[in-house]
Amino acid sequence: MEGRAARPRIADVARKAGVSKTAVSFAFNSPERLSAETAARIREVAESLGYRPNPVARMLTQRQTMTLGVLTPQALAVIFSNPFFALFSEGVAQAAEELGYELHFISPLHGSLAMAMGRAMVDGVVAIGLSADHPEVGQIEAAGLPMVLVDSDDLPGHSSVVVDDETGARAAAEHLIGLGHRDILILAVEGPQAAGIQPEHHGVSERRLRGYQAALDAAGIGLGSDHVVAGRASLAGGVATFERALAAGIRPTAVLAMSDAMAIGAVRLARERGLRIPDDLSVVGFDDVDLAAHVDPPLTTVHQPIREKGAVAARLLLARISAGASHRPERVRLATELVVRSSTAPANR
Amino acid sequence: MEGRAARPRIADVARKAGVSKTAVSFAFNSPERLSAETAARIREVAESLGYRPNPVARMLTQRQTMTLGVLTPQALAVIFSNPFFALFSEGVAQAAEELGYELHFISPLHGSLAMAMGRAMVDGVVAIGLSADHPEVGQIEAAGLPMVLVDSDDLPGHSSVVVDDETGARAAAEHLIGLGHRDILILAVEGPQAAGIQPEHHGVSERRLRGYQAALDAAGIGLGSDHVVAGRASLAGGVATFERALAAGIRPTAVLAMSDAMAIGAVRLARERGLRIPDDLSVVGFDDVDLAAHVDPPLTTVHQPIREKGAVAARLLLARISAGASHRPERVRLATELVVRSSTAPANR
DNA sequence: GTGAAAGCGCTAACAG
DNA sequence: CTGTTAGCGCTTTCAC
Repeated sequence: MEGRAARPRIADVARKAGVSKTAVSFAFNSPERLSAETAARIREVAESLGYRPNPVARMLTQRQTMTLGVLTPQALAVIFSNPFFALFSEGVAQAAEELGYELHFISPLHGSLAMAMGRAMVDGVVAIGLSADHPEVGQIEAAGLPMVLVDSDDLPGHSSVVVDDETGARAAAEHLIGLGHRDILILAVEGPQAAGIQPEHHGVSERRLRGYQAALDAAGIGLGSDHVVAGRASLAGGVATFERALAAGIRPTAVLAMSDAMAIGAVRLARERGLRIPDDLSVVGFDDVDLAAHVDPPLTTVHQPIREKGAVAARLLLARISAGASHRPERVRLATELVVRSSTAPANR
Repeated sequence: MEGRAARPRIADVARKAGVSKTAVSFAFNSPERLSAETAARIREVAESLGYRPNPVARMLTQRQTMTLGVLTPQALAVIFSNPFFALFSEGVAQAAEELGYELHFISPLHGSLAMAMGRAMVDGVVAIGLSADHPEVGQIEAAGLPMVLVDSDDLPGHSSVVVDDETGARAAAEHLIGLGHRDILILAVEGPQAAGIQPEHHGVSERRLRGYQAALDAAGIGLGSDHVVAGRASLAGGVATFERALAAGIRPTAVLAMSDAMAIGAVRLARERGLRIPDDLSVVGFDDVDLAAHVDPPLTTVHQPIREKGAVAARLLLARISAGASHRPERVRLATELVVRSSTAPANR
């Protein structure tokens, strides 16, 4: 509730320095409007009092917070443990820093994203993992807060950045098909309603699935509905999901996972079951998280420029913030690319 | 600098609903003071206008921001790419979330931590990686902001949390000595002046070095000054630093690294040079980051409860914030523990 | 149950 | 170059 030692206010400094509040304000914000010595004296007094302008009061009058919001349906703690988010945030942070903006993560507070959003003191928001029809998106829009959507469908009036999921997924499937695989299992990511760890992959999942399908169709390979299983986009999720498929009697020669974490989980489980990777089972991931190159065996995966995605989103938002409502929304689409490493090999049956 | 569509203010809602501003405020904050129907109507009008109480104005009157600051001398982008920080932040986030607090990262703005600190709207600060005599620490103290120091020396009047670095380091060295190693190279972390990637390890480095030394001394093993080389606490830093030692003609049978990242770098370089791990060279890390267990070979390292460190720091801060100045500072010391995996083996010479 | 009025601490015209 | 004077948008006693 309370507790802070009474902080000196601008009036205290003014009194002790024998000047007006304005003078003190100038000493901090426009020193050139004061004589050098007056300014210096004021700052000294301020320092001796331990005065620092109250940032909240200051932004109230300036009407800008100099901070960007990163909106996600994830718990805060997840953001740091999930490599995808960490990388994305790194990109956002980098762009924000360049322009002197700070970052504020907006995630569900007491379970409510709307509540967190209401509290957030930000000049704009980068929303990731929210579909365009998510209620919070409407809330932000109604409030007139600048926003850019990442990995969502387009929303008129707002910039967005997406990645070419479909093409990447298609390349992954084609790679496997080219290696002679015909019995392929797809490890999909759960939609948001299932409280998956990465609900942002909702629309993303569909796009990736479409890519896989396209390649399979083109090769005349049918995909039984039991060959698409969904689970959490985590290592544990990969283990559990693959296990479910195995338990159902599926014995694919290759796995197409929608996230690297799931792919790594599948590799782990496969080995526990005595399968050799890639000899007995080929595995392809998605995202190309840092770890992907360092696991054993190095993972074949679809690279998406996660960090850049964050940076681009932040720049778009910053542009919108400083240009005002006149800013024309842009839709940026970033490319994906298949990276072939050592977790895939020709089918052996 | 402007751009937001004019946001509706409380007065607009009041006018349209035909009530006073107070009523609108009550509708949001103390609905029980209004008739149910009035409250409902007001909220409806508010919603139709897209009104959301200005959070800045609100905290100005309430004099609390409900957000915690995490102060570090690192660039924001580093926080997400550095597993140590990510883990620490995860801990802080978890504790903050429990009490409905948000997190705000305070890192150098335009190169100035002091400036960033001045802008920050927070109720208190968790400072990590700042020595107690760091200027910003004085600034925070003077401003009367609650603060808890992590990995620093004690500062009267403030809670702190540290880890038992010395004991952990000593255990690591003893492990190696027990395996018959007598020619040990220490990969230290650079102090802050050297702009290392983890300046927070400054005092930490000294403590760890003391631990290593103690074990060596006890075993009667001398440590040439050329057997302690410092570098950045990153994989690349590990490679570079170990390379320097090798170039200087050092040929240890074991390496004691002050961070897992450095240890992994050393492993990588050693292999490139044709050394087998652990047969030809034993390597011990420090921190026990998630990755440590998953690299090849799994890394023997000193575990420190990083996540818990963050959580404890946040709880201490939260306690201080709500108890006020009467709160008695606590010093928490967390244990470290040697985790033996597969990167160490008996010396073969 | 509802409203008037006084701030919260600071900034920024506008005079002098 | 310095001071006076209004607010910024909201909360919150204190009357009605």
